[in-house]
Amino acid sequence: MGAPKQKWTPEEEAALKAGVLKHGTGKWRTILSDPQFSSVLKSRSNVDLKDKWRNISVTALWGSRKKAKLALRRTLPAPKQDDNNNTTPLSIVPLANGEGRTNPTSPGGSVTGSPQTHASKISITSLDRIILEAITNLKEPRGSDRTSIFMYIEENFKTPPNMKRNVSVRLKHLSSNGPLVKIKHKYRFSTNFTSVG
Amino acid sequence: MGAPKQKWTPEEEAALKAGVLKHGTGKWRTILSDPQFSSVLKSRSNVDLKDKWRNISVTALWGSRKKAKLALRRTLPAPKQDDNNNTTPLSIVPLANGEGRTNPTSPGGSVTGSPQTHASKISITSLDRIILEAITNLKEPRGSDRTSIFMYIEENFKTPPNMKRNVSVRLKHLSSNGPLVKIKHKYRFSTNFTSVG
DNA sequence: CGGTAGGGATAGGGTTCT
DNA sequence: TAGAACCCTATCCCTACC
Repeated sequence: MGAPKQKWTPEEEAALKAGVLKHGTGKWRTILSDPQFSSVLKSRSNVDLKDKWRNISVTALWGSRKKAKLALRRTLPAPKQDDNNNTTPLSIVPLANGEGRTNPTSPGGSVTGSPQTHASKISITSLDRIILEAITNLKEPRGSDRTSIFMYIEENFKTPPNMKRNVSVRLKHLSSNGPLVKIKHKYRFSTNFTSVG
Repeated sequence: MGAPKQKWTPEEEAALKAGVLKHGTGKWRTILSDPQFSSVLKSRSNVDLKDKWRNISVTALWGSRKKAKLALRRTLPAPKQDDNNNTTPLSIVPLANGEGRTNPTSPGGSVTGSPQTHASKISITSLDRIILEAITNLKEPRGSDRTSIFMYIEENFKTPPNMKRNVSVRLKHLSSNGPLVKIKHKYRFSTNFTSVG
């Protein structure tokens, strides 16, 4: 009985895009109140705008590097305060992501403070952590297969050429006596890995 | 985006509760300044405390039985066709739920054709199915522990008094050579079970 | 300005419908 | 299963009022 699903018209979508251009993302109530858009979007709520913008952004990314990109975004926001208790000496560095996500109102500004750029070899325990991060951030409901994990790491870190082999070795180890479990699919041949932490 | 959302940790929440016990509500700056809590809450503002306390108070009202209830709702849409090849003589019957959620479309109605209400012994294979249903419907991303499984079954079925023991026995069996896997947590003592279908 | 209460907005996870 | 639309609510922000 609720509304039978109100599909977005091209006009509405255009208005939303224009509104974001004018006021920025996250300003949905503002966009809605702007007389320039309010007539077109009068049957939409600020939450609707937010949801639709999310859909647009997601589908726009689906060129090739979909999930890894999305996942990357979630790994950055962490350090609110200094959080300088980062005791892990990573020798892999996160890639800079291409999105200009600066928020003028928030004084904190850029998120990561220390991107060390010298991509050397991956230390074993660091690689394990990265694998776990990949699986966590990919958030695939049935776990992730090797290819997805490779892709994630390639997208988000500088890696030595033998990364894949190293990852495979660590995957075997982590799932034989570590925090990962292998998932065999009934209808597929690939084996997925999922974290049980 | 400066800080896309800083979820409250259990430690922080505990500190807040202790602080309110000690200083009273509305004394947020005081709580923050108390050296007993300031370290745990160092990344929170007085307004954050106020907001979180409001949120805690609200959800405290709605708390406990939620999951089982929500899960129940999902178990109904299942019976598609009649599935009358149900060769197992169930002796457990679904509880009538308080919500008027009878599903008229499913002809079989109640699952068992022979609802002997004298909660007698649970047939082994039926109990297994119920356990799997519980885990499936609870949809807990890291699997469900015994308590959650017990609760689900108690909420949704009439059970004999020895249900918990039976369920524990079956859980052990299903995870040793069946479709379940045990998940040991790093930071908790309970063992969860998850389906590997 | 510093602090709190309350209303309202946003972000992100989840769910439903197709 | 995926994709789009919609829902839920913890967290965050803004303003009025001391």
